[in-house]
Amino acid sequence: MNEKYIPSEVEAKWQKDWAKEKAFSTEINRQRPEYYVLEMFPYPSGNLHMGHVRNYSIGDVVARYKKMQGYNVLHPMGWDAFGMPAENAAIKHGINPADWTWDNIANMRRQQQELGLSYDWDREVATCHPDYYKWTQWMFLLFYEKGLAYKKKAAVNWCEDCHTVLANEQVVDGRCWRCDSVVVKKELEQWFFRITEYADRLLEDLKDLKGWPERVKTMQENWIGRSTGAEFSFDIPEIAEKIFVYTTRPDTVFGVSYVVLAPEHPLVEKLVAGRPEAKEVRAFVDRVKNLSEISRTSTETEKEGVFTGAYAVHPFTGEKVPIWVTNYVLMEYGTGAVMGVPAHDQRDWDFADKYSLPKRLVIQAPSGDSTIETMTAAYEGSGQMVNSAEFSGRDNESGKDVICAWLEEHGVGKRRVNYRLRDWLVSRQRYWGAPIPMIYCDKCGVVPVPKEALPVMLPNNISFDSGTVSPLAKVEEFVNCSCPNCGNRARRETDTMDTFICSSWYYFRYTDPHNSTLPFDSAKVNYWMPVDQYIGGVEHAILHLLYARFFTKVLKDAGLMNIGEPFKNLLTQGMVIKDGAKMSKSKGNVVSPEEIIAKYGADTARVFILFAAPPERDLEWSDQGVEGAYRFLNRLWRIVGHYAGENALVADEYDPSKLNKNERELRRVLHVTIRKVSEAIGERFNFNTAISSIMELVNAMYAFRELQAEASPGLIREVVAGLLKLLAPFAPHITEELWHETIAEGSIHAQTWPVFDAAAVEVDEVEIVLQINGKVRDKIIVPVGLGASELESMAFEQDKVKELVADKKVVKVICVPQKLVNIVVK
RNA sequence: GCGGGCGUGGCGGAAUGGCAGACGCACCAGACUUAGGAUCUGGCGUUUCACGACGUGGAGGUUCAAGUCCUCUCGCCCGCACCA
Repeated sequence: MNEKYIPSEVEAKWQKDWAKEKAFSTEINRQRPEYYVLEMFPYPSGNLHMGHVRNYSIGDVVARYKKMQGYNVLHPMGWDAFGMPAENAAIKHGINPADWTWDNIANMRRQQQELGLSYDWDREVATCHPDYYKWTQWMFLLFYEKGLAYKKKAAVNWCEDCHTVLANEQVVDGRCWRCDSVVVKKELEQWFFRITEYADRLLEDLKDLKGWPERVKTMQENWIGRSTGAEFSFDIPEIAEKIFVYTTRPDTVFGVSYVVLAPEHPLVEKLVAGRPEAKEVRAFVDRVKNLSEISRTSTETEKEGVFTGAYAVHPFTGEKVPIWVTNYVLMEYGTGAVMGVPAHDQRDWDFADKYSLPKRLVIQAPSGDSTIETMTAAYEGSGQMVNSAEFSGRDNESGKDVICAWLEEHGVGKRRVNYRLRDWLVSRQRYWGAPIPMIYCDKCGVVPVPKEALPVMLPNNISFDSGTVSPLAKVEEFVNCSCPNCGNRARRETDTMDTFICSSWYYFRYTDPHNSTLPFDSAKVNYWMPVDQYIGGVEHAILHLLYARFFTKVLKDAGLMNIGEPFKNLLTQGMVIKDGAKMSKSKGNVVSPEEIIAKYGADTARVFILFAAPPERDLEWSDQGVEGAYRFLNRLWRIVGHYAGENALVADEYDPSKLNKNERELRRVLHVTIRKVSEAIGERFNFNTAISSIMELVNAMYAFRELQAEASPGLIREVVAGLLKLLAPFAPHITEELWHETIAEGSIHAQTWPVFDAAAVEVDEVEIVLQINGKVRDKIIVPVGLGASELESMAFEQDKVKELVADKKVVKVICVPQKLVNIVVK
């Protein structure tokens, strides 16, 4: 074999071979347990970055390891290929978005192949391909049939830069998640998916996701934001209307001193019409409405309001309470109106202070001596109800229930569950997406495109300008169509779908990527799904991961398969950092994977990235660390090369019990390593410690070679074969090459994982730590398996121990066999 | 404010309650060499000539024994945040 390790030669050779042999193609096989490992598919921006390399390296180790363990492994890759950047490239450089996207895919696929990733390329999907988006459209129609897709006019998030609306999940701190520009509210008619209908199940089933990180589940829980309480009404006799309020604290209802409405509340105008307060209220409402989402919802913004001049009737007491309009009530949550209870809600307390509204104590804290006069803040805890008519004296927790019962009995209100989660706004005023398959007919209204007419193809002859309407609206051949119902002239919907829809079901398509009659065959999905291990960045904790869960539940309810949750185990990998910051063009700290591969090879890149940190943690890029990984592979190459072509590697049977001491030690290290690596990969995904123990094995081989030039026949073969197999998932090319050079003809990646031999790791002597008062004072080597009493007496025979114990009184002796003796003296 | 995570050598990071710092990087020394930024061998927490003492953000506690368990506290990171 070649004396020098030349990664480029080795890697190209085996990549070609794997592709030719279709080494990683997968079919259903009921003889073996199935395992589905999936990395979040990328947006084809054109080039892989280190975050991708990390993501795919992690997945590839899992895939290759599981395969060697005997699993039937599905490990696919594809492209989240619709989206804005393609369109921006078109606008900026006049390139066709489809061409731009397909070129990028070709380049990134090449880069992935150069990383030696074990994908089943026959299953590749691209969401922008008509064979794929046909089924995305089919999904839309399914949602429509089930009443889960609907159109409504609402105040929606509008991104001025992207010229499109956004779902709530895509607005981060009042800014667009993609371009970071400030989002404004616009009244528009848009398509929504009724995700709120699934809110409870999305929340409930989180409990079963034992393999998900706690923080992702918490984030979803917060996002769904379930709260329980009551909704009830205050009469406004003057205008014969009711104000409905929502509260989680019905037990504080006797503390109400005012009612507040959101500025957008439909009753505001009705209430103030013709009153002297009208002018001031209208001015206030206008001012608040014009504020940006950020300043509007910031907790720092001072609570402000105006009195409408109108009063409502308290349903319990019959008292008149003033109606105010304020900036701290949101129209989108609950009913857009709130009862003000200053004594027991800090926001109301602040508001009451500012406008000198009365405060009434209705929950007495356990200390029992609070009065409004002595309180300096609202009391939001629990306690005893006071000043609450017949409810006084009750503890407030049971009071909630009793108040609700009263409301229901008197027909004033009812118990209600509320969610922070809103319906998913799915239409986008953009070109490069899956067209929404709907038609507008003057006679028939909104008509879905018949499924047999799918896909609704994206036209290619598109012109871009920075207008405000959807680009598709300007393509007459696209817009004009005939109504599927009556045949008259009709217009197509010109919005496209949020790309998160495309990515909400791709993992199903992988199980049956070429199906031309259905999005997937349910038997195939049921065989492969759920994904056993999903790997990706935590930035999708709510977005993609929530939508995907929603989709899965809808498809299950539609009877398309029987999977309730898509991703059994989720690994959220950390970011790749350099000089303390995330790699980014603007920071100028980007290291290109292609350069690293060209210089050191893919195996080095993979080993470095997996060795430098555990997968969940952020990874600090280090050029010297890469050198270290490269050095390790060279060291491996040399030590294996040293034995290649020698008798050491002949496939002789041998008797491990005949080995000498050095040889037994080498064999012991091998088996300890097998155990450690198996545990580190299989149980904890601690790839960094797995690699470190493989390094120790290589070090042990060097140490052995120093001790003796020749080895018993068969031993080196066992060690080399084991070593290569253990490293194969991490560094697939170099191990494949060395395997062929030294062990056998077939691919190492089709081998079975090495088996740990318990007998091999047995030792006959063990070091015992001798402690006095918990401090290490001596160490002794003793035969393995000594009992506590023997150990204890041996400990006391040591000179050092005698000396230190001599004039003291032994209080206690703790013996941990195989480990230590601790003598407690006074 | 609420929720989650993290604090260990010069650095990345290891440690089922049982010898803190595995492995790697950097650094130092030796060997080999015309040469070495290659390779091999060894050293490498702080302090002390040494015995030893000290050491896992800080302060307490439990324990024969604590990086690990408990209480409090400081710092950093992430998520959510006027959600009634």
